Parts: sequence; structure tokens; C-alpha cells
Amino acid sequence: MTDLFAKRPSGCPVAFGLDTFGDRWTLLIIREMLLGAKKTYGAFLEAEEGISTNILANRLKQLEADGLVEKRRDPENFRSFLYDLTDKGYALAPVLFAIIRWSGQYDSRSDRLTGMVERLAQDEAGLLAEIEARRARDRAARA
Amino acid sequence: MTDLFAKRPSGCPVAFGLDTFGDRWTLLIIREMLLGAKKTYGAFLEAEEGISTNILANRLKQLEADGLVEKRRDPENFRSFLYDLTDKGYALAPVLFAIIRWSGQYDSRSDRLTGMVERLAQDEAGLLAEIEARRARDRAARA
DNA sequence: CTGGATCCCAATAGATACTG
DNA sequence: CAGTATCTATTGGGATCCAG
Repeated sequence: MTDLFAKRPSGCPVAFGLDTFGDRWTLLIIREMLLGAKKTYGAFLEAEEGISTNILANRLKQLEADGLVEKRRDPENFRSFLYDLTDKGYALAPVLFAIIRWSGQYDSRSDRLTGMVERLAQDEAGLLAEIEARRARDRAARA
Repeated sequence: MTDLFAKRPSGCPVAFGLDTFGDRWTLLIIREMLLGAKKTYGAFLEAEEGISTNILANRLKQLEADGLVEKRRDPENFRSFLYDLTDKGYALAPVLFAIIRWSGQYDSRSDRLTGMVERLAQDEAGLLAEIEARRARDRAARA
């Protein structure tokens, strides 16, 4: 197995963040969980713009190892698993928001296609409340 | 030449951001420019925790292509170049801040080693003013 | 069957040596 | 100083395989 995400001994908080989610796919998975309320391997496969199965498996494992995600059996379907964001994972919401705002300023296509830019501009409080409610529910489900 | 950062036709603002700076090095270069006020190839080589020369060259080229950075001759040293952030580059400050805050919450080492976490917590306004002053100066220098 | 992970191989990123 | 060349390691796509 590759030593993906070997930690640099940097001490810089930017580098620490990048060591955790600084690749092309990890934040897209977090996006699906945090903004899209997706929870299953299959849902991630559909949603991510063409992520490969090996990459998805690898990143989910890494996210678990880093404590951003917890895996548990689906109580409604014992053959399936659920991946929940932990508090540490939900704490990335401001990072996603900052990226979305930046893209909203500089990408002319993306706001029409997703609505997330407007949503964030017009009703950040509502969006945060919605996310916070899910976070509390996930936390209860994991306990 | 590699087709690094080939754009995904995603339409998602998160994906758009990641297409621009979603790798292990780009944001570290931006960090040096934005928070460290570094401007030269040599300064980046020293500051980045061991970035390779080809990677640095590649990323600087890509940043120029994406309009986050502009390259010009150093007026004080005609054999050297200066790399300035554009407004689009400076607009990534909130992304860096969000990452730093997250790391401040979850990395026990990084705040002692850089002081940036405390700086951000205690004097964000001062930090922003400092960055804004540099942005204005860079903009004048490029014009 | 179907969700989840692995294998194989082509494509990319990266480290080091070297150059205009 | 600011890169390119070369060579190795890692990443990622797609098929395959395994467990229930």
C-alpha cells in the first residue's frame, strides 16, 4: 500500500490542512457529505465527477484514519455501511464556504450550475443551521 | 509538457477551486506570497518545505496561466524576476484563513510553530489591513 | 445481484542532477 | 537566478474480484 499523505514535519497550519485534505478528491467527498448529505459509498461514486473506485476507497480509509469520518453499519440495511462526518469533518464547512465564495467571484459558470454560491450569499445562516442539525443527528447516531 | 490541472467540466464551485489550487503545493506558494510577502523563485524554494524546482516552476506557470500571479522583471535587479499576486490571488486570503483556523482547532503542534493561528485569532483586522496594503502596492507596481 | 475493495497498467507528480 | 532533463514513485482509470 502506498504511503499516501505521509505527513510533512512542517508545523505550518496551512501545510497541516493540506496534508489532510490537499488533494484533488478529498474535499469533493467532504462536499458530498457536508453539503449533499450523502453517506454511502455508492452515493459518492455517483456524485463525484467520475471518481474511481480505488481512489474513493483509499480516501475514505484516509479520512477515517484522520478522524474526519466514521464508518458504521446501516441500521436499516445490514449489508451496507454509512459514512458519517465527525465534528472534525463538519468543522471544514468554513473552508468549503471560502472556496465557494472565491469561485463565485472568479468562475462565471459555476454559480448558475449549482446555486450554492447564491445560497451562501443569501442565506448563510439557514445553511449553517441545516448543517448543524445534521451534525447533531450524526453525532447521536454514532454514539 | 504535462496537461496538469486539466479542467473538469464540473460546474461545482468547490471543484472549480480545487481545479485551480487543489494540490499539495499551490496553496503553499500562495501562502508564502500572501502571508510571507515573498516574491522570488529563490525565496519560494527556501521557504516551501522542500519543494522541487520542477514543481515550483510548473506551479508558477500554472498560477500565471490562471491569473493568480503575474511575473515581471525586478526593477532593482534586472537579472531577477518578481512574482506578484493579482487581486484574484489575494482573494484567496479567506481560504487560507479558514484552513489555518481549522488546523488551529485540530493540530496541537502547528500553532506553537508559526504563531499564525494566534495572530489570526487576536488581530485579524490588523492582518487584513497589512495584506490589503501589500495588495494595493503590488497592484500599483504591476500597472 | 450489489456494495465495497483490489489489481494491473497507463499517466502524472516529484526528487535530483544538470544547464542557459 | 531561474529554470529543464531525466529518472523514479505515486496516482488514477477500468476491469476484476470478493462478501453478503
